[in-house]
Amino acid sequence: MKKIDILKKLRSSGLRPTKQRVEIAKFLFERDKTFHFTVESLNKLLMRKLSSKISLATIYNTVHSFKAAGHLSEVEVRGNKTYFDTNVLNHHHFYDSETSELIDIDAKDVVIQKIPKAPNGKKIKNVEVFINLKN
Amino acid sequence: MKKIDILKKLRSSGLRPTKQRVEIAKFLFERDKTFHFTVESLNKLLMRKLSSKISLATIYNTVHSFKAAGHLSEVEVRGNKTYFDTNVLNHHHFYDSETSELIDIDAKDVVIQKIPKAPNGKKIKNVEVFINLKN
DNA sequence: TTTCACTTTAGAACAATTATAAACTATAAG
DNA sequence: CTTATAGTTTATAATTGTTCTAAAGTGAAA
Repeated sequence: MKKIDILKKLRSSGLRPTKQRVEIAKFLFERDKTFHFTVESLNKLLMRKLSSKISLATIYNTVHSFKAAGHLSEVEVRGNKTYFDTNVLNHHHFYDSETSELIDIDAKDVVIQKIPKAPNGKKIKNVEVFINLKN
Repeated sequence: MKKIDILKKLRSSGLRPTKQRVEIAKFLFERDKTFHFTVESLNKLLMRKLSSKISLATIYNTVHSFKAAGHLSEVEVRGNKTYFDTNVLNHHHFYDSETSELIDIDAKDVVIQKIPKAPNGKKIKNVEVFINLKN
């Protein structure tokens, strides 16, 4: 993803392309594969990569803004940390608790044959399949 | 579940049936339907119900002991709080984000036709299906 | 009974996240 | 260009959920 596209992506979702947002967006979206992270891990990676420091509060703000704009999704993982995913398409996950690593599963690789109907007055928003791994 | 069964349940899993553990176990397991809770919610409910106060640290200790003994399971819910479930059989969940409420889905009510195989050297421990609800 | 490992407890410590309020900046209007 | 201003960043405080600590208490075996 080129810089011009990063700027477009930000502007089209009502986010001013500030220096910090552009740097974070470049880091997150200029990739071939999807990227899973926590704010803590992202912070460490950015500190290593960038010369100028971005405040932790800004990383929180930015990640939340990107999520609100639909550029990031939040992953269902039990535990105290919040995981984010640059893959915003409907998909599923393997979770390796040994390494705390998430692996994407393409939506087409999971086929569900039977599912209960939603309780009274509610609708199904989405279905997430979570496959826990062991060695 | 009778008091004698509570005592048996605790003793058989190597947990001394202390006053606090018996009270918490009675509160959790003397029910017809499964019960979902966070430590915070359990604490509030116990404060309301019991005359003698149980320390928050003890509630954490006890819930973790019960989980280790297989009397409680931890539910996959994104967010900062940890949810527990008195249903320890393999099953799935609806999650209503409006009310933060979990609803059990019987394992037999979800049939998965196709699933990817585990990555190199790993095995599948279990599969959790999580159905997010909306209004 | 006595003993002792296990348990409870209050409070401190910790980790992740959110709130605050002052300084800064992108950009629209003049 | 300037300027004005609403949006943004920042350091730090505050909050929340959870775990740790160490002292006091207690179940149960001998």
